[in-house]
Amino acid sequence: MPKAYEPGKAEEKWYKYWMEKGYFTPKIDKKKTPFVIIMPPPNVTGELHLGHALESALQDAMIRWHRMKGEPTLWLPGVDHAAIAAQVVVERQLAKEGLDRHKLGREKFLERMYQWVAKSRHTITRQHMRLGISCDWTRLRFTMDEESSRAVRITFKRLYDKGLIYRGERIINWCPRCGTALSDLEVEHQDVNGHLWYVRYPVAGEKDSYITVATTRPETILGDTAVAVNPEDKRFKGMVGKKVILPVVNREIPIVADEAVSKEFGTGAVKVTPAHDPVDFEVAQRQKLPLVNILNTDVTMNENAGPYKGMDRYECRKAIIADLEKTGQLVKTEEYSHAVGHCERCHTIVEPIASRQWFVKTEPLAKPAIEVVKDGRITILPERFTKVYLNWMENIRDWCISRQLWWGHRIPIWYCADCHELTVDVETPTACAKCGSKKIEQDPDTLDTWFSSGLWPHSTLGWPDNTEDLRYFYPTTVMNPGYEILFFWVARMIMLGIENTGEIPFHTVYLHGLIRDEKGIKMSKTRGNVVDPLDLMNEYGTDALRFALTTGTSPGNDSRLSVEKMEASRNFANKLWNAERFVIRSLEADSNVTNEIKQDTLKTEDRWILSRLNRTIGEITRLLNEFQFGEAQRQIHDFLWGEYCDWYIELAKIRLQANDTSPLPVLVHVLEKALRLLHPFMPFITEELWQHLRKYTKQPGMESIMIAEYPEADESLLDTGAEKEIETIAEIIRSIRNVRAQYKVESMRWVESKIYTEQATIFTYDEAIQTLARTKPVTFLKGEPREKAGDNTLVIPLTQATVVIPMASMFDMEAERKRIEKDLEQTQGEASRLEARLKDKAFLTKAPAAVVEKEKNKLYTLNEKLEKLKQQYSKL
RNA sequence: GGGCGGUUAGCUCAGUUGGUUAGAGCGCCGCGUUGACAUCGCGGAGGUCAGUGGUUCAAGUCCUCUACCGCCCA
Repeated sequence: MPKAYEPGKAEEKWYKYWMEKGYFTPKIDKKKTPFVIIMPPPNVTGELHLGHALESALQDAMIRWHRMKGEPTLWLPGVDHAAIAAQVVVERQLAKEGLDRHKLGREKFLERMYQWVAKSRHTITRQHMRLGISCDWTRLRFTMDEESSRAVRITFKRLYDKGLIYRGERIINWCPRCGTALSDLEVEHQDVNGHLWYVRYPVAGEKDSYITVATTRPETILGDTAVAVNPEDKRFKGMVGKKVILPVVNREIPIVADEAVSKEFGTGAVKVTPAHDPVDFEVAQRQKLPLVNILNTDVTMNENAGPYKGMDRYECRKAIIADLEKTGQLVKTEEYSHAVGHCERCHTIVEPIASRQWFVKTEPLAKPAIEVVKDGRITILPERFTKVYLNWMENIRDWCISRQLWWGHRIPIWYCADCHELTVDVETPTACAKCGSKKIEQDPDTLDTWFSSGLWPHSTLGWPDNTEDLRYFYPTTVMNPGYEILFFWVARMIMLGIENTGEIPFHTVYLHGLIRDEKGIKMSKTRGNVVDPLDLMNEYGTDALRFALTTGTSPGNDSRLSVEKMEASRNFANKLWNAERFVIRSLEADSNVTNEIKQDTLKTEDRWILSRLNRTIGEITRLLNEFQFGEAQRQIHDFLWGEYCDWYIELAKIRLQANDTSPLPVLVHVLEKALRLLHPFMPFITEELWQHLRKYTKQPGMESIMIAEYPEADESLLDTGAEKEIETIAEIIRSIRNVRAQYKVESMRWVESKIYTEQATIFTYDEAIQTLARTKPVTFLKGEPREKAGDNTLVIPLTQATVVIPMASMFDMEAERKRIEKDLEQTQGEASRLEARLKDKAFLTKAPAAVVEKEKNKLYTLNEKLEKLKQQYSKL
């Protein structure tokens, strides 16, 4: 074996081997309950990022663990068509060619999309494979493949027929850059420093009578259809019912009273722009006010904007302010910070616009989705997210599902040019369902991507067909997305899963956090702080990356990734490698070793490590069952490094050097089991080491660690007595090492020690204590020490023993005394010279301040050293 | 405005039914290279667990209030 672990080769070799063996594809066994995870499908546009790596590491750990437990285990991978993101990519390509989608036409454009997708959808799959993940690639699905599309259309029709999908004029969020409507969830609110403009509207027919309103978007004055005040507001008593004249366009609009108006905001009177504000829209509904839309879809002003027609929204804002100033209607301007909606994808400021769109009526779907979480049929982990989920669900708003995009599932609705009725169908109709006219045309819009992802757990398993997969693997076991898509995705999967199948889509939602950079900042391309997982895998190894991402973190919390963490994980892999190198080298002394252990020949340290191993296995099992993977890995790490390597191997060496091969079966047994314990988290190195080990031991059985049995704790091997004994020995050794370091004993020097203890079994460890603490001669005595501290003797009380060390054995007392005397003399001399200089007025006045300061510090250090030397001297 | 989370060693974080002396990695200091590993070993320093009040035999852990930081929703 080479001196250090080389990840690259092992990774390629074993992944190929696993794939060839078909381990990733489960065998359906009706007698067993399967373990199923549907992978959150990465975007087809995507390159693998650390979020995928984290998610994959967690899911693969769960999957490998359950597979090793002998359960039929399905992990189904997929790719999402990512409507806006993907369309943007291809549109950019077109732009380079001087084209756009409209010039190309829908059909040709979609051809280009599919061409691009055919290439790019494999990128992320290949990258995913580098992570060593054991998902069933034979079941790989795409949200735009035929089966998924059929599921989408059937779902749409069913919801439509039930009256849960409707078309309506509502305020939607319009992204002018993407040219589409967005759902509320796709809008990010950010605080923006803007202004609050106070504008005076003259009351119609009354001279010198005004009402002043405050607005952050003065251009929307053009779309005002009323001024509203709170009905309780005494300041405006008598105003309600009157009319005001809208500035600039000189339209008469009423003053109305509505409870939605806050008395505190601005002047207490607000302008009502129902076509461009969600709250105003509702006011208008209640007050029966008309809607005036002032914007084109490219957010330039339309014909309703009168003289401003054709201007961009912000140009218009400037122009209006200037005009209001001229007419004296701008009363004042205040600095004002307020939340403004931005497109989640492109960060352009979205514009609320009243528009006709398709919506899903969510309340009836939310009801059962609330129930299943409340009654515990679905568990959300970490638990705190349950409240977040319920809070959102209980206040859910209708879901705008139509998008003015071409890439996506086209809405399966056809409009008849003759009877103006519409036809909704799963299969593409050739004639109007109502009048039979052939003059029908499909709705140009597509569906929100999340509409198809919402069906993912059942559509991937074959729904709407009653397939064997659907019967056996549904409901699935665990869903493991990031918490940021709890509403976007998880909530919708629960609603649509129950709606379509009558069953929950999964039993447990296990949410993970975000991977941030080493400063704790969210990674993003624009910030340029993105770390490419492929680079990390190349540099440190895949196992190291997986281990670094998931160890010592707690569920649902964000974590940071740093070079230091990567190094620590790589070092752990290398440590294991070398531990096995030692074990295998030792095996060469005895060619007949198995990992079978014979209880009756075991020494205490053997029983100790076996006890610790089984205690660890028990702990790990508990932690895995509670989804505490971070803590589980930490414990395996600590066991292997801190107990197996640091103590058991060191103790075993003593026997091996005396040609006693009895520790070999234990060395092998513990290592082999620990490798299996670790395998779900570091699949490659554990396979590599496990296969190596197999060659040297005579054990029959499995051909790969990934299908070997996951260790179960053997309580009969727990041995409190052995644990206590080895703990005492370790304590003795540590105390002597401690003293040696404290007194700077030369490393090769043997010190003498006496060990007082009531535990007679400790006496048999003279060899170990001698070697590991470098102490000789060592005498074991019963009872309490006769020596007292001082007397040139150190007395170290421990919990189960007392260690006594004569100072004289630690160094040559006479030589040490002389050495210190000489040092004292030199140091004293130097200090005196310095003191003299620092009293010299010439020096103090003429030398640069920095030099004086330096000399002062030097003297301080010297005095400290003197103090220490004197103390040491007095002890001798 | 409503809700959630965080505040533990110099740094990054664990600490899940409250239970000895609060842990890890990294960093720092000292020593160490003759057969597992310098991607290492041995030892060490470093903490009023944000503050406040309470419950308890016992609080980093449970409850109250406060401060600061972050996130989500409106």
